[in-house]
Amino acid sequence: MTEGSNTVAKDRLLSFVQRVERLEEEKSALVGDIREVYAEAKSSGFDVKILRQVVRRRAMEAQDRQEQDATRDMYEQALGMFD
Amino acid sequence: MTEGSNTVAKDRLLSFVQRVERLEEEKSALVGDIREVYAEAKSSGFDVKILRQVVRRRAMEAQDRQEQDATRDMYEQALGMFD
Amino acid sequence: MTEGSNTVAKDRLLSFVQRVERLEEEKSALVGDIREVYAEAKSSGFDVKILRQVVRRRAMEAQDRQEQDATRDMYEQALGMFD
Amino acid sequence: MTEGSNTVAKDRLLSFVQRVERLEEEKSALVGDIREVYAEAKSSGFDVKILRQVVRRRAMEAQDRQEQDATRDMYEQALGMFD
DNA sequence: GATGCGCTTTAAATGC
DNA sequence: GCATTTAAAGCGCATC
Repeated sequence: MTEGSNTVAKDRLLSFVQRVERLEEEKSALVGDIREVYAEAKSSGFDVKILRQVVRRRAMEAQDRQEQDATRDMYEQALGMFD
Repeated sequence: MTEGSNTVAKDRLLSFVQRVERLEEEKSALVGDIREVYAEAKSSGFDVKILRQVVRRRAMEAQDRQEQDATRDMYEQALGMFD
Repeated sequence: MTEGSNTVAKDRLLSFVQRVERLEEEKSALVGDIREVYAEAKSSGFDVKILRQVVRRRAMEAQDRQEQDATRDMYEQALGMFD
Repeated sequence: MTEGSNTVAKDRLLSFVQRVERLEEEKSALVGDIREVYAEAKSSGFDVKILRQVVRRRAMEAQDRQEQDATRDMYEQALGMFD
C-alpha cells in the first residue's frame, strides 16, 4: 500500500499524542512557575510545606474543612494526642 | 553449552525476583488486613477518611505535628480563613 | 497600631497564596484538557492506559528507551517469561 | 461520670487505631525487606529500576502483559518510534 | 448493592 | 537529604 488502509488511524493516533504533548508542555511550564513562587516565598521566610497545605485547604470548601477538622480533633482528643 | 555460562546470573536473578515476590505477597495480605480494620471501624460509625489522617498524624512525632499545626494556623489566621 | 506591624508579612503571604492559586487554576484547566483528549482518543477506540505509556516513553530519549527495553527483555528471557 | 458515657467509643477508637498501627508496622518492615533485596540485587550488578518493572509485569497475567505489549508496539510502530 | 472506572491523594522510588 | 517523578491506593460516582 501507498497511503495504506490504516493511515487514518495512524494520523488520529499521532494527532492525539501531539495534542497531549503540547498540553503537557504547557503544564510543565506552570509547574515550574508554581515552584518559583514557592521558592520566592521560602526566601521570604515562609515554610513551603505548610504553605502547600494551606493552599490545598483553601481549595476545600470552608464548611468541609471545618467539619473535617472538628471530627479529627474529636478523635485525637479521644486518643489523648493532646495530653 | 549444557549448564551454560550465564546460568549463575540467571539463577541469581530468579532468586531475587522470587524473594521480592514472596515479600510482596505478604505485603498485599497486610494491606488487605488494614482495609478490613477500616471497614470494621466504618461499620462502627467512624469516619474512615479521618481515621486514616489520624493514623498518619500519630506517626509523626507529636512535636512536629503540633508545630506544623501552629504554623498552619498562623498562616490561615493571616489569610482570614476562620472569619 | 493602625495598619499594624505584621501587615506586610500578611500581605506577602496573601500575595504568594493567590499567585499559586491562579497558577493552580490554569494547571487544573490543562489537566482537564489532557483528560478530554484521552477521553476522545478512547472513544476513537484507543487504549488510554497504553497511550499514556507511549506518551511517557516518547518523552524519554529514544536511546534510553531502547536500552531499557533491551535490558528488560534480557531479564525476562532469563526468567522464561516468553516460553 | 467516672468511666463516662463515651468510654466505649473511645476504647473502640483506640483499638482500631492500634490494630492499624500494628499492621502498618509490619508492612513497613516488609517494605524495608523488599528494598534490601533490591539493594542486594543492585550490588550483584542488576538494574533495580528494570527489576521492579519485571516484577510488576510478572504480576500481570502473562496474557494481559502480552496484549499490552502488542498494543503498545502497534502504537509505537504507527508513530515511527522505531525508525 | 456490588462492580468497574476515573479522579484524587498518598506513598515510594529516582536522581540531583 | 531533598526535590521531582512515578506508582499505588483510596474514594466517589455511575451503572447495572
